[in-house]
Amino acid sequence: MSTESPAGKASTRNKRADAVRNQQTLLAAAAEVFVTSGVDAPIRQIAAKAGVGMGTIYRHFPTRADLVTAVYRHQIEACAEAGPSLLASADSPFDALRQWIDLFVDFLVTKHGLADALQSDSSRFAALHTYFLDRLEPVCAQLLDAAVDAGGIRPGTQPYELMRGIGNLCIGRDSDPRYDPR
Amino acid sequence: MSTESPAGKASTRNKRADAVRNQQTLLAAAAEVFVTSGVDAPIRQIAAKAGVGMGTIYRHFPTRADLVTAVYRHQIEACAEAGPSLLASADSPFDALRQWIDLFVDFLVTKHGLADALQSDSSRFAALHTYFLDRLEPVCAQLLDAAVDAGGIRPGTQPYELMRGIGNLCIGRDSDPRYDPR
DNA sequence: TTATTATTCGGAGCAATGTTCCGCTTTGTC
DNA sequence: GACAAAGCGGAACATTGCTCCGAATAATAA
Repeated sequence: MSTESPAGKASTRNKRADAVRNQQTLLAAAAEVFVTSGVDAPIRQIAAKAGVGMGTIYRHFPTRADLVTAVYRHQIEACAEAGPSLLASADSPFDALRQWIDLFVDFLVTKHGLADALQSDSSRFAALHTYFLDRLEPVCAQLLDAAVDAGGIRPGTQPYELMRGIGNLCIGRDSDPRYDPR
Repeated sequence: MSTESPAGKASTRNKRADAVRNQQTLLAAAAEVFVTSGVDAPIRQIAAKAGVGMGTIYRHFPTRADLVTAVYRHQIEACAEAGPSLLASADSPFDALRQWIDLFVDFLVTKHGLADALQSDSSRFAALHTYFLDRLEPVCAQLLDAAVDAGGIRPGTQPYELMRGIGNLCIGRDSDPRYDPR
């Protein structure tokens, strides 16, 4: 409500430039380490990967749950933003949908260990899951509609159904499902 | 099959006297620490409580799961052996049953944290649960029959049903249920 | 009983990890 | 450029799991 800059993302308000940069670096590094060493990976390892000190991690993410949560949201966000982007860059809407599903699958694979990490905070996990659905469902719908309009896929498929189906396919299988929709 | 002493519990075969003594001491100490500090309590703490060195713990129980499992079995055993004992010492079979249920409830309360500790070894947990039922059901039945014969309780109550009922009552309630069967 | 041998005990020591703290650096502002 | 505030780095400390081996103790033989 003041005269200060009203813009900026909600999660990065009035931070110093290096702080914002480090936060992004940390999210990327943590995501990488999580997939290789699990969500219980030592803080030092994440700090080393990101090339920052440990104090920096603790300043940005006081608890491990904070970090895990942030990484998760970050992944969701990246996946969501990739939707329109792919639609603009891909050869066809159908191709965009396929590429997006690839991203989505990658994301789901890393999602598994997450439940364990948040077992002591089921409310937060639930909140995260609803965010996951709310954020990604419209994106999926947009891609789906475009693919239907372009005639690359038969109409009638519901976005939630599709996401749910892909999710189920990823249970037990972590090979590369070159998903062929129908 | 040899000429050596054929007796002795299956779990304590040909051990040195001090080893057996320490094992018992450890089970008691661990049980106590588990209820106050949870099953993730530091090994040092248990060792200190038992008045032994850490090497002693690791020799008897190489992994934490081994210790937790042993404590659990020990509790079951104590509860099972208390059945006939109470039947002989209590004023009436009904009283014996009531006292036994008190013990049983105490045991159930501590049982909760156990599932967490064995989450990485569900097969062992399952085995333990069947042992739990197999060992305690006959004891409960004996007490129940005696109480029925003495007229303190109406017949028809099944031991498994009773145990199950008590178990359910203990979910969410840890006050003292002075259980009044019907 | 005493000597001998096999077990068991104790806990120092090492490695891994979580967490804090404070001097130094970078950034934003005037 | 000078200054203050914000942020950074990582040394340092605390906790814990686990190993290892000389000392102590129990079982056995003489």
